[in-house]
Parts: sequence; C-alpha cells; structure tokens
Amino acid sequence: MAKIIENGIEREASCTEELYAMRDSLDVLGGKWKLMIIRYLTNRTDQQIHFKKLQRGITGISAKMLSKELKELEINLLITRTIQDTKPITVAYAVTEYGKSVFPVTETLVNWGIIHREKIKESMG
Amino acid sequence: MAKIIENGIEREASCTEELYAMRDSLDVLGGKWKLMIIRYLTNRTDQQIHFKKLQRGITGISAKMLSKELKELEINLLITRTIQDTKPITVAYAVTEYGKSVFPVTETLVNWGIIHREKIKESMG
DNA sequence: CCGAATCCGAGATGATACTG
DNA sequence: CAGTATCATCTCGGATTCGG
Repeated sequence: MAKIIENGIEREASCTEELYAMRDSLDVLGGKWKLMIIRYLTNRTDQQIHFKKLQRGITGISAKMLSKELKELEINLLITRTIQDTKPITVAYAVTEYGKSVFPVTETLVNWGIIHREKIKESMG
Repeated sequence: MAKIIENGIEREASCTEELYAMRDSLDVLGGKWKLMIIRYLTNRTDQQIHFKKLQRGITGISAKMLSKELKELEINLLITRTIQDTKPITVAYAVTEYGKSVFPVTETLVNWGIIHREKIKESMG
C-alpha cells in the first residue's frame, strides 16, 4: 500500500516498514493533544492565534500541557511561535507548511470520529 | 471539510465539531499501540494471528499491554477474539469489518511517517 | 504454551496558584 | 497575557507470579 522511495526507485513498503513508519509518526504526533492543536491551527491560518485563544478553543487542555505540547511541535518544525511587540506581550502560533502536511492525518481522524459516533448512536437504538 | 449527516441532511462540520470528532477517535484509537495492532491485523486478514505472533510482530510491546489493548479493541468491536480448541488452547485475533474502517487512519500515519523520515534525513544532510 | 493478576516505579496529566 | 511552580493523581509499562 504505502510507497517508499529509495535511491530514486519507488517500491512498496513491507509490513514491518509500515509499522516502523507509524511508530515514527506517533512519536511526533501521538499523545492526547498534538493532533488537536495542529488541526485547530490549520483551520485558522487566516487568524492570529494566541496562547489563550488556543486554550479556550481546545476543550480541556491545561496551560501546562498546552505549553509543553507547543514547545514539542515547534521543535519538530510543525508550528511557529512569534512573540509580538504589544502591551502586554502576546505570542502568536501558526502551522508551518510542513505542519500542513499533517492535515490528511487529522482529516481521517475527524471522519472516523463522525462514523464512530453514528455507529454508537445506532447501536444504542 | 468533514461532513456530518443530520436528519438525512448533509452539512459541513464546524471547527468545534471537528475537534470533538477527533477527540472521539483518539479516545478509542489513541495511545501507543492500538493503531499499530489494527494495522498489523489488517495486513494479515488471511492468517490466524495468535497472541504470541502479535507480540513478536509489534516491536516492543509487553504481554500485559498487548492483553489490555486487545481487550479494549474487542470492547469497541474493532477486533474479534476466538478461543480455539487446540492443545494447548490458543486464541486467534482478527479485525472486524468495522475495524477495517480504521484503515485510512493508519494509512495516513504510515505515509506521514515515511515523509517525516525523508525530511529528517535531508535536514541531517 | 496462552494469557491474567499483582506489584511497583517512572512519567504523563491535571488543578490551582503564582510571576513578569 | 503567557506561561511557570507546585502538588496530587492517573496511566504506562516492566518484572514477576499464577492458573488453565
């Protein structure tokens, strides 16, 4: 299914390679919050997103977790952090072009969540 | 982007609804192992997959975690667990039709992991 | 041999208060 | 406003043990 390009030649990934690739992804994107944060920012590339706005938009996240997750996303070049010269100082976050490459992942998760809710609903009667 | 069907009418999900849907997905599929297990089983629907085989196939998982994760996946109807009348008794696992609906999620993660590895490699020089 | 149950430390997560 | 500090709690996951 998945393709790997090696020395300019495209070939199919083996099952084991697929699992390693998933492990790589989950190391960077896994956990409770990172994909939510990326999705939130990706849906709002036209706006300035400050720390407080993010925290209000992502239900349930604490300031500590948000701060930690943003730091890790920045290290992995998925988001940018811009300190703005206002009073009081504000900080704006945005997805990078590379961060936008995560969109398909979040999209399949959103779609599956919708399907799953339907399924639960109908099994409830 | 994502669509919701409500009372037979299709409409776009709001950003907030999208995040709720992702939260639903991550509640069921999140964590370090569940998506790996589903991918492994989905790639091998033609075989009997026993507990030990799963544990050997998924690098790094302990028996305890595997047992726990399988139980949760079974509760959510994503996999089946079949006790086989052998000596000694063995247990075979398989994805359900519903479990196969998770395939697009694992596929995007596999693909992103491959992209990410390329990116790391090139940034290393 | 398959898997469950128990114990335990380490790390993840959370609630609240606090600083520049 | 943007985070940090502190303390409490929950979960992860390894080692070991137990039963079928």
